[in-house]
Amino acid sequence: MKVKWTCIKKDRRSLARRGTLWTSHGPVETPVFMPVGTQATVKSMAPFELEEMGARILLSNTYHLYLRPGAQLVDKLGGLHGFMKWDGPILTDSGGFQVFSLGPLRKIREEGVEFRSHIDGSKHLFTPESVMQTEELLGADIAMAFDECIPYPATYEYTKAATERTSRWAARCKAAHTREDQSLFGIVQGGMFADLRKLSAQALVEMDFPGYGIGGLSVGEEKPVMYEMLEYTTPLLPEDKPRYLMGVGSPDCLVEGVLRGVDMFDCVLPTRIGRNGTVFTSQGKLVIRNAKYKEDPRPLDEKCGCYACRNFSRAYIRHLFNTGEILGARLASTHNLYFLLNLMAELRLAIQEDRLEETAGRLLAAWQEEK
RNA sequence: GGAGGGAUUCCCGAGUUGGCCAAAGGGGGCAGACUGUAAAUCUGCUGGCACUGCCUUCGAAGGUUCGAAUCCUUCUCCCUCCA
Repeated sequence: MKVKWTCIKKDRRSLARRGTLWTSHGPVETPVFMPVGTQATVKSMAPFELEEMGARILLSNTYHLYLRPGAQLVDKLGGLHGFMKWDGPILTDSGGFQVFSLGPLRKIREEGVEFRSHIDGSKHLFTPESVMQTEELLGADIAMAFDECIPYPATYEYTKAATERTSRWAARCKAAHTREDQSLFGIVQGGMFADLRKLSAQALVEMDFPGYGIGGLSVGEEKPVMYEMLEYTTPLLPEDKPRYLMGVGSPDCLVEGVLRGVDMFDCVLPTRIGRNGTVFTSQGKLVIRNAKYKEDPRPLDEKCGCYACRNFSRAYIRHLFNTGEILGARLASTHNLYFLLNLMAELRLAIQEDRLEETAGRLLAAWQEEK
């Protein structure tokens, strides 16, 4: 079946909405945060741990899985669900972000994008059609259209050309996509130009996708710019379709995104900074490697109920990082994921109970002065 | 007892035709970054200070020299080989 999003409640004072995303692998309460498992694994986390911490839907990546182990193999071993043993819903990104992040390793043409593998330098051509084929083999519940994540800063001319190309690619993706049990989301681009965002949104809405990604944000622009683009873009999208802000996941951005009508988020931040020794807390960021935690018996966050916080001291986790022990990365990732998942749960409840403003304000307070 | 080699900044370890050496590099330590993952990664700092300069430092003491981690003398300690 195609995914379907139903609204439970709309916030009166903001664009925020509480809803449910129905998928053939179960319902997902929104707004939701999706942990990122680029290579069919959320780095260092086992599926049962993700489930236990409250993760409901995961993201994986077409480009990376295409290179290794190959989509045919994943398909043969039961698709992504069977391969990585995750029974909940999965979303695959198209490789559009790699068009951006792989920079010099790729050439963009109208036909598609020529990549040089970051692994062995071999050449590969990604077209909207080939990406659809790959994503269908991977078999996620939601497949993202092949787009170009535009770098920042970019000129108006470049942004316009790239955005229009992404729209043409979206149409090609839609035409090429055949799998009935998978939903294809289009992706709004437009850089930091309001009129281009509008052009992009209109073009995509016309194609009628079951959901829409908002891409090309959080690529280096100031946060107020991103928020401005966001609150301009979401009202241009259909009320009854889910909106997915791609690649965003710092606690403050999640709150601001929800307030602007975003239903889905994904981000590598919790797992990446976790592996690198930084954790989110109700008081802001905390770099657990720092000397001041050497003898600290407290948990990472005294208000947190995650496995790491229920069982271990800052002193111990710092020790794990300082000795390079893998468990440190695992505990910090566990905590950070739980923290964001819990944050989203709080926001969902707040929308439902009509007190989003207060909750958002409280959650934001810890992060305001951070950046 | 005899012959030889060596002691360098927190650690290991370059540097000994005297100036370009507060002294390579690595480790450790300290701090920072990270937002659809080329990331268990990357960056900066790591003698002191009133810091575009000055002061103290290369086992210890003394000496040569305009100038010494680098040359000379004595001493202390370590290692190897022969007895």
